[in-house]
Amino acid sequence: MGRWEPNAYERLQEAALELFGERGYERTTVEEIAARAGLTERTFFRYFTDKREVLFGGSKDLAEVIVAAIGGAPKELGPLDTVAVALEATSPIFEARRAHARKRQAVVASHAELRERELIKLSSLGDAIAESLRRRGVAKVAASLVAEAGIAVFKSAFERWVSDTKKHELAHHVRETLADLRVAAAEGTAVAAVRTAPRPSRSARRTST
Amino acid sequence: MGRWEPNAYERLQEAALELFGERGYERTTVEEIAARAGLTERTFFRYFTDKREVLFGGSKDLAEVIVAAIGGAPKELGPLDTVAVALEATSPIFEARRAHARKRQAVVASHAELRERELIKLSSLGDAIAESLRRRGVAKVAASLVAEAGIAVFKSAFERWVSDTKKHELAHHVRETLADLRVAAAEGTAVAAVRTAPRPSRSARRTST
DNA sequence: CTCCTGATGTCAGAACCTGACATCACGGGT
DNA sequence: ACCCGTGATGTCAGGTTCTGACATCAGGAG
Repeated sequence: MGRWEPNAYERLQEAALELFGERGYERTTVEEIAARAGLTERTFFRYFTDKREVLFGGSKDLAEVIVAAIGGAPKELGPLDTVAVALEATSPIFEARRAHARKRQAVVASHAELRERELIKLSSLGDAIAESLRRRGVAKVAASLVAEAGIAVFKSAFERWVSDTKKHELAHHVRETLADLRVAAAEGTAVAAVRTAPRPSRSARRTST
Repeated sequence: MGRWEPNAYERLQEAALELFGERGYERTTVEEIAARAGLTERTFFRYFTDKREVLFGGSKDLAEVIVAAIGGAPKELGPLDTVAVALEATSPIFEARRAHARKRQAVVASHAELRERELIKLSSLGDAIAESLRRRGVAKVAASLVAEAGIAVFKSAFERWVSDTKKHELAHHVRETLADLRVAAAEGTAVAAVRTAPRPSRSARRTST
């Protein structure tokens, strides 16, 4: 038996989520979170740079799983399908914690400060995806674009999953959302064929890879 | 002559930008900003909810201009072109303040806290765009998608404009970026034709408007 | 002339976050 | 068995952000 209770990090995360649920994000202090975890405010800030960050510990794992899945995806897939497959690969991470994810989502949605943090996490996830695609030979502009589209799909799919009473897996919603996106894109007017388009910029005319 | 110097709001914005440039965002306190503007810390917080917010006063105008432009765009345009035209309509706002915009951009880019704020502003701008598109009869899913694409275009175009030594207008870069996007999309693999796609979700199969 | 209004100031205090230093069980080396 | 280094935690002091409550006072309305 160690000198201290183990898993301080997880205890803090749990205590925080509980308290945010009970009293709301604003009305719970870091000191209270630490106390419920049997620790000190100072220790909280050793594990998390921020009060907000305690809700975003998982985003690193998420990015890793997605990047790995992109790297291991079959070469025949187009970029968007590659990203979709990678997003589906995160399904197991969430499937075990549906209730937890729902609570977390409610808290994040309820406070602008937390939505900001979520957005920047998704943004850097997008950067990571774009980078992975480029490593597979996708041109820079296309990689960024597809990555952004992938993020959009993920956001939407995740929302559907969280509020899905039928308990479909996240992967299911990713596929559905992607299909929706393709319908919207194929409706012709959305991402239209080159119509009155001016010449693309020089950077886009460079050969890819 | 009034009791106080006029334009407290603008004075605060200017003082903040100057100081952020001189010492960096973190190392300038709100008290210093207020002092340079000839005011008090307390007064600063009457004008801005946040230390960050002092750099984002313009985002409301921006959204208004874009929404208005979408409302007034020719009906023949497809949704993406509509958004592009609306983005171009913001050109005059920025053209007068190229130097100012560059300074601001550098400060925002230098600090994660500020990038977070920028992202949430762009996100709500995206919501406003999607809403405007829906009012023109664009289906919900398509509207969101096109809005996100529009935001992506705007971000990229703005970066190009800020670092453009040739002094092309923002509108020019919007057109170029959009063309790049279309090239990427048309490369076939990016937003591919309906291939192995599963059936779209019920919501997407609903009739639009 | 008086009174009200609204922009600003003053003050106190809570909460967030950081640096510096102290504590002390545990485990390894001798 | 003893000593010592290490690492997780605690304690303390202090700066900064942000808010509520109340005070001030020029200028305009009546």
